[in-house]
Amino acid sequence: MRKRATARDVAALAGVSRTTVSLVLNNVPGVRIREETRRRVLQAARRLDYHPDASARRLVRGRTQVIAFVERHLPHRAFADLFMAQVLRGAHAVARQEGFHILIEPSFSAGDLDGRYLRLIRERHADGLLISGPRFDDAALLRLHREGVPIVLHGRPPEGDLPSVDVDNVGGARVATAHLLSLGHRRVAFIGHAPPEYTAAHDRLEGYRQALAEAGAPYDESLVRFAAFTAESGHEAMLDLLKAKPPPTAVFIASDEVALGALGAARAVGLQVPEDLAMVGFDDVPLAAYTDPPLTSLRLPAYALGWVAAEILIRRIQGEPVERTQVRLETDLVVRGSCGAQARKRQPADRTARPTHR
Amino acid sequence: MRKRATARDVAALAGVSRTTVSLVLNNVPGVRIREETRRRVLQAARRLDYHPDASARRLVRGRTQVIAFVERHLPHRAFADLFMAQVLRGAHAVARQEGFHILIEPSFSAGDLDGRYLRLIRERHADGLLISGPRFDDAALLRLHREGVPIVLHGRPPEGDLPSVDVDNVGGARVATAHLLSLGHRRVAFIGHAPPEYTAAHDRLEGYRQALAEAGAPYDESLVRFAAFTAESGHEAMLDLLKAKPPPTAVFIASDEVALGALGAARAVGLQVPEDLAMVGFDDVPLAAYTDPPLTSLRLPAYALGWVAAEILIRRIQGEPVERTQVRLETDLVVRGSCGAQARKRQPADRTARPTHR
DNA sequence: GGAGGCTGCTAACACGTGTCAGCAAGCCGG
DNA sequence: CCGGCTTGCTGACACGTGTTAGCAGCCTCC
Repeated sequence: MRKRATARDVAALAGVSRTTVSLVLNNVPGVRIREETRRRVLQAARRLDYHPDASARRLVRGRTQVIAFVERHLPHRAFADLFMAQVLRGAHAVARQEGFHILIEPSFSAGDLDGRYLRLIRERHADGLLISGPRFDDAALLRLHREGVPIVLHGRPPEGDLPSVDVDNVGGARVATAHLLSLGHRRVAFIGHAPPEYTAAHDRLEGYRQALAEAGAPYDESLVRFAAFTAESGHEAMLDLLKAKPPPTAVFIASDEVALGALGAARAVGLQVPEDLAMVGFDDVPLAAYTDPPLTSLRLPAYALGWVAAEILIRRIQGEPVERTQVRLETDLVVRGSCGAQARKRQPADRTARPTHR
Repeated sequence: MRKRATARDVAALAGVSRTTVSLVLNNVPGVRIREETRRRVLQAARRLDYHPDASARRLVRGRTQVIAFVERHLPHRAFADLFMAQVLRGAHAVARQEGFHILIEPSFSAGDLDGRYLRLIRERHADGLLISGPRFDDAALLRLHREGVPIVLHGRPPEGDLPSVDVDNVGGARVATAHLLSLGHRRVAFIGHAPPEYTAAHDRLEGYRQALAEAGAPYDESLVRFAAFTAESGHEAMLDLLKAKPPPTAVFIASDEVALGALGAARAVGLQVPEDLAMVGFDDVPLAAYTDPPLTSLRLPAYALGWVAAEILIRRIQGEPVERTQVRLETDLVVRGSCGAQARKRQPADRTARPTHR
């Protein structure tokens, strides 16, 4: 294992100073180097297989060219992983283009949260933080932000003036509900994916109410339930909901995972979907295309969420002005069988639900 | 935004030399420091909120304490993302414990592959590579390995003496097939998840054959098909397979995603699962618990794969001897409805399929 | 009382790069 | 012929840390 070549070695081989090597290889603007010299340096660098040491560069530049992706993991949500992978991929696409790398920092327990990602910044492992996840607290974040550390939140509403990128929960829920109303349903129910204390759940309820209001339909509390993330909780919420007199003919469920349980519950009591009960979900998890009937749902722009968040973050790191720091991205309604808008089809399942990578 | 405190500042405040600060904070063994001095240094460090600069440390230590996770992404496999997230999490758990960070490097096109991860090492962004993915080629990897760069492959067979961690495909397929045979089936078919050129597909076929042999059942080529990763290809393979005379009464399908398509095909021709056709899948994707009937499948030890791979890699980085560098981990058969081993149950779906995090 | 050893600390170098001020040589204009 | 400008390059410093050799001061032992 040969020793690594340094700029000094390249300089010696090319017969120039180390400074010149640096100037040539970095293409420093405003510096004139004779073509002949430039050629010699480049050739020497290639012959020695020279690659500048990232650590030394970081040290002198004061910039790591790294952004940390802090994933605050929520238990019981396997599908969230998939979503996260796409967000990460979107973020990476931008990062790569701008010459940044991504360091990941999963964090499970709330306890060590502060310690870990704080050290990432304090010890200068990264230039900025991309923080993803559903928790609300964390004064430490706000403090960091005030200190001038570039931070972008993802997937939840901002605290104070923290930059953030999220899905338009209100708009998405409104579109979903309006879709059901447009199909002629009058008694459209709502099942939240989480208790209303969660902002996302709250916002989706709000969108549901707006759609009702716009259609001139009354808001009926007896048609509203809240689940707790899981399919089981959706199952129970659905059974409970069906006790309403008269029962709803359609339901908007604020998460596909919860919708799965609800679908099972409907089937269990002998209801046909969408004939007896139309359903629209939220998230468009990959399995939504495979349920029976395939689930109409709202697709989240996961890739774009990562993309936009990384873009804002990198702008901040580079000290460029950022016009909008609080972004809300639109969702797409993916119409499949469960809402009754299309004639019910057989397998193979509609595969359009699969996100494409650019 | 106050300037960062350096070791020099701490030294000044504590009234000692910078060397002493380093000695105290790193707890350098074999060096005696008076208790009083030590206390002063620690106090000064805390007061100034001092955190050593990672870049400077890396530079002088020649070690980055970073491992790069190179994810070679295969298109059309959304579920692979989920798997990857768990592998990553397992790897991170070990890395964290050993004081390492993880840099991710997704790679889509084959073209830039070499360039990207090679630079990670050449420019010393990372100390070692954790490479995941299904491609076979890449002489560059082997060359790196020979140069002494710590590398661990994951999820595919090794080339040469490259360390690798993978699932025991042969053993898993044998268990799955044996399960079907033990239920009394004699005509058990096989659908590969990929063409047999892929080692994983080849190995799973081998396990299938071993199980047949052990049960004294004949190997019949007319009962063997190969799909191409997707549910669609599984759909077609299944339809084709059902033309066999007499048709199989059970089928082992080497991937859940392919099995989804196959399940749809069986349903499309009016077959009842598991009554008319028993099925066992492979991978245990989260949605396997939600199909109708829920899919019996082989659970992959994703978390452990990441864990073990990272452990070997870090050992290598630290120059410690590694006993076994070619590890094969066992799979778990998760019995649900599609194999017919249990009485068919209604919703809610069996949720035991969800992997737990430690 | 001096040699030698121990204790507790420090000066100095090294890691590999970016960059700024500046220097020699050549050219141009008056 | 000489001052000043341009061209093309270099010397030296800085970034913040780890580490080794070594230096005072004190104690111990003969």
